[in-house]
Amino acid sequence: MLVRTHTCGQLRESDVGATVRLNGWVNSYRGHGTGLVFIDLRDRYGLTQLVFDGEDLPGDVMETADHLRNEDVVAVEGTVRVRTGGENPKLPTGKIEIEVSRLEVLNKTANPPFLPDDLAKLPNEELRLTHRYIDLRRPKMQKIMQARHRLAKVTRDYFHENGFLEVDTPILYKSTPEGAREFLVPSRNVPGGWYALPQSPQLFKQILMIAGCDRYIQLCRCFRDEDPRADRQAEFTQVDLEMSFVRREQVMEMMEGYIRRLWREMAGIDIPAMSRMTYRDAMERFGIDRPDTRYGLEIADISEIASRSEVAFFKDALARGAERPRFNSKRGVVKAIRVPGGAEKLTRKITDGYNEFARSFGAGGCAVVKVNAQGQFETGVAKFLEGVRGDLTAALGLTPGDTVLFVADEYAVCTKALGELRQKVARDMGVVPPPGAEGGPWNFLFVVDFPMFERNKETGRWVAMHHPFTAPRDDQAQTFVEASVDDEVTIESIVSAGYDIVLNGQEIAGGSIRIHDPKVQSKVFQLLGLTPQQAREKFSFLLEALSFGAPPHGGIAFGLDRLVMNFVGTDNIRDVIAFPKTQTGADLMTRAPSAATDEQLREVHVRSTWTPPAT
RNA sequence: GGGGCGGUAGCUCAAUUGGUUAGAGUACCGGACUGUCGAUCCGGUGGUUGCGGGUUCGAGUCCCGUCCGCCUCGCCA
Repeated sequence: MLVRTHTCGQLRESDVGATVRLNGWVNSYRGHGTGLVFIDLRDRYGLTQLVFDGEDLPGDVMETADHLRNEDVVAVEGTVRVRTGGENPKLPTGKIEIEVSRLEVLNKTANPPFLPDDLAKLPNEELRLTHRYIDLRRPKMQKIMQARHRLAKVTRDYFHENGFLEVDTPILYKSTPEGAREFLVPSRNVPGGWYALPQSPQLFKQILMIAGCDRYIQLCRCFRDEDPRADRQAEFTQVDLEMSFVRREQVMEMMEGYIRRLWREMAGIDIPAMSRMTYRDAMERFGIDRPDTRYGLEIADISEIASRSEVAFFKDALARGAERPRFNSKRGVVKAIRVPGGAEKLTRKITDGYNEFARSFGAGGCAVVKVNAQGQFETGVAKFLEGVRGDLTAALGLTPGDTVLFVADEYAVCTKALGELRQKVARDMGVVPPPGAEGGPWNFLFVVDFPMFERNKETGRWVAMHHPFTAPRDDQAQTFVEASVDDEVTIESIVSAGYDIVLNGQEIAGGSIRIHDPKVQSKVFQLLGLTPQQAREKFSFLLEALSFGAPPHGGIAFGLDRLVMNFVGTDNIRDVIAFPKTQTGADLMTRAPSAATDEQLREVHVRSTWTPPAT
């Protein structure tokens, strides 16, 4: 084989006269029969034009060249020369071409199901995934893989420079079925025993701290057997890290440094100092724990004013859970969003849609009022608000042409519905800036002071909002330890030492200071409804480790895939994963998952209960 | 588990209210062509309309079921 001396993106005018060899894929054929043939040869690095000239080459070579087709793999030898037919300004190699003297066809392709062409309309994703090796040849996909590589490298560089140690943790791991559904792996050596794939290396990294590792980093694969979304895969990658002898300030500083470094090196952007917001503030103003602060449209609590209106369903909502404390999830509230200029842009059809949209989140609906040129309310519930029009106008800062959206319901439902609605309205109003990669703002935010616990909607039991190893905030620890497990109001008020990093309304990282006191850890388990026996059965290794000299520690994990998505400007997580899975967890290329043989199952002591459906 | 959208030539799409032999571009094959650069021109092959039922004189089109993909609610400590 004619082994390459250069890549297809390398040669320039300065190389003119050199004899070179190139290897690559035929990207396009432009032929004039056996007289003259042009080929653009492609590899990961670029395109170079090859010329086959019938006056210099033997007939059989010209014959072969004339039959080259897209995606054939070839090797050529030839001389670099200035293009005699004019340069191609679209290509970095556009001033030169290779006058081919020898041609070797390394692999003649079958007719490909599609071409790796970024200019053409993409075939449907099913086909791209089935023939992923062709899709990945596309320059765009090559760029994405390169970006992902660079991001991993910058990450390792930064944490290396800051004294972090990269340590691998097990993939075959103990099942601790509290959070996400786990993937299970049967043991052959221990009949009836099962491993689980880790949802995250959480406990291992804490134990590494107890082991004196001090600073740990890992780019690790995590597995959660839950239904995927556009930005979620069952198998994904985290930038996982942990630090000893820190309070949350130190972790947050280290993270801000990392983010700054990433954006500098990946996008050439210096990001401003990251702001902070409490969880309560985020929920009150934005209705979500990961607020998109690139636009306003903030949510206002108008419960007091609503109580003086004539709107029946406002009053009904407010009557619910009225005896409960403020911010309690079951207490009725009325909240509103002022949409400046909405009267014109948000048509009746659109606002009717909002009503449906609010319902889909469990709310009774969404009331809509428009402010006319005289400052009067129109449509829907307008006449029932007449008595409080002045107060509402003042409280919300209403001006003519505004639309106001109201939701009345229990706190949790109302907040959720308006939080989601706010984002939908922002898109409809066109106030969401373009993705940051194209010049829009990068709004980073630390969200802090999350509640430690919340009630599970179905079981009514306490569950950890972050995870059961999250410590209470320093000033809350004493209250927490002393609180009775039945003291609902106190338990609900305990704030954790957790922190999320939010970018343009997207959670890109989450972490916390961990519990390093076995007594506090036991208390959390107790509150979560684990008996001491159950806690020991599941987490004895952790409780034991915590009792043998555990340093205060904390950490965080970033979703690596989502970070990459931001830099390459895609909203499809499958684009940034070389071999992703479909919504049913299938790998369309390898056809996984597939059946196991009876022999395989016997060996791991498993019998399947599944039977094929009757046809 | 629920809701929505989609599946027609290798690919991207079209096909009127249910009505003739399901079309176009592209890819592929053959031919012409000595400076193209998304080459051009001429000709040709290519179809179980995802699959299975049903309604009808007649189904790509309507109905039922099912499979696959995407979006989404639930879920994701």
